[in-house]
Amino acid sequence: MPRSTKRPSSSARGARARDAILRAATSVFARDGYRGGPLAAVATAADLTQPGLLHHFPTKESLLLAVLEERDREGAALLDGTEGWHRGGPAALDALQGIVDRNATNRELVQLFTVLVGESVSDGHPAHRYFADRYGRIRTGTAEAIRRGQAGGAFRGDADAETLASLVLAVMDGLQIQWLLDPSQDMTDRFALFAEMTKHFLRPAPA
Amino acid sequence: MPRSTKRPSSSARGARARDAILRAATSVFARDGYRGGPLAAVATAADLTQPGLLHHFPTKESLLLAVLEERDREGAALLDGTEGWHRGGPAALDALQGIVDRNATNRELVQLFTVLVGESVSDGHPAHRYFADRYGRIRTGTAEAIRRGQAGGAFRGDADAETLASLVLAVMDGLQIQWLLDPSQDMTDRFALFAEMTKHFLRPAPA
DNA sequence: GTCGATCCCTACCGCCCACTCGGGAAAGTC
DNA sequence: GACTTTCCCGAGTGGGCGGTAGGGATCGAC
Repeated sequence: MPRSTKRPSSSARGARARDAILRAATSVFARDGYRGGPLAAVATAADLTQPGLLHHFPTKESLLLAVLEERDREGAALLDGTEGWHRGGPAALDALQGIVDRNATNRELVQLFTVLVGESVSDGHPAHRYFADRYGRIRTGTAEAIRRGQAGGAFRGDADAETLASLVLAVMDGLQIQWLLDPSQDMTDRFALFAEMTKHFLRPAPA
Repeated sequence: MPRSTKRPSSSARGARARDAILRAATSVFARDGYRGGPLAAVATAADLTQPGLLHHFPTKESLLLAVLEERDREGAALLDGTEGWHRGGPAALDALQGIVDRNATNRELVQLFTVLVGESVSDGHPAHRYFADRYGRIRTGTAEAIRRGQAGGAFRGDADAETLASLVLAVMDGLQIQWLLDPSQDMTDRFALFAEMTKHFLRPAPA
């Protein structure tokens, strides 16, 4: 008697299958979105039949959320692993530059989030809540990194950290869109200029 | 003998129907995207049956492109009508601020473009070429407005106008995403701060 | 009033999709 | 080696989709 929602997969084989499914779903959803990406395509890409897939993820929606949480967790760990992020201020901007540089080498991941966030803007979309929460979280985290810079004296204190944080996120998302549509539009250089502008703007007034 | 692709609709009645269809399609595609928005929903919203709609737009794809061109044409005319845009420099940023302010009162239009550009980053999407071209066009136009400011001496000349232009577009798109996901995230204030940052950064060095 | 073009409908087709059912192979447990 | 649990498949179901076929109403031109 499996306790309703306890262990979705215990055996090693099941874990391997789950992993293959998540990788396949990343690829399919990145290409065709959630609505446009058939479950069967995910299944065959994971060397499974479609009912076989549904054994691990009972609905398409549950698969979507699993993919998002998985890929998101990786990204968050990456930022959290840098030292500059915790220091805040200009160093945090450099840490974000590192994320941008890494994203520039991982088109699939970038496309996944861009495609899905586009769909999820509508109210009824299964990932709407998820993305709304995610942006709130990331924005708050970025604002705090900026405030750490202000508290440490590296940034001048009379700027609204929350507003600046949302600008940083906006630039990252917007550059991704342009890059995806035309890969010659380099994200790295452009974010670097924005970071420079921001540091310049936030330079503390000389005493 | 109608010359293949000459006049798709000549009578006043047909023009009125076409117009209703475009408005309905804007609404449906904004809510559910191109892939997720059924033709039948557009048709009923336009007081038509689905084959009735297909009389005016022979395929769903042709309807999509018609919607995009229509809505885009309006927006372009709006910018072109301002005097600051042609003057370039800081005045052009103010003109863009006007666009942002207007967008903040027209959620459906903003959502239409955000949802569709998300879908269209995939290679096979019917609007892929369209959006790639569109961003190229807009980016070039914005870069030229910046260069006019540099030529007039309002902006310092050693900054890369093309890079700055893509930052401006990125901020607009990114802020729209955050605003759509959470309407309390004001686009107007935030773009204003970015415009201020940009003007600050581009202030010509004192002689 | 006639005639041709435009407009739009009812009925239908073939396809794709997420999900279900029932059963059987495999793997872990004792 | 029996028994349970996990894993996965073949076959099917109901619904939704874009697009087609063919005919009837409407309307402008003359």
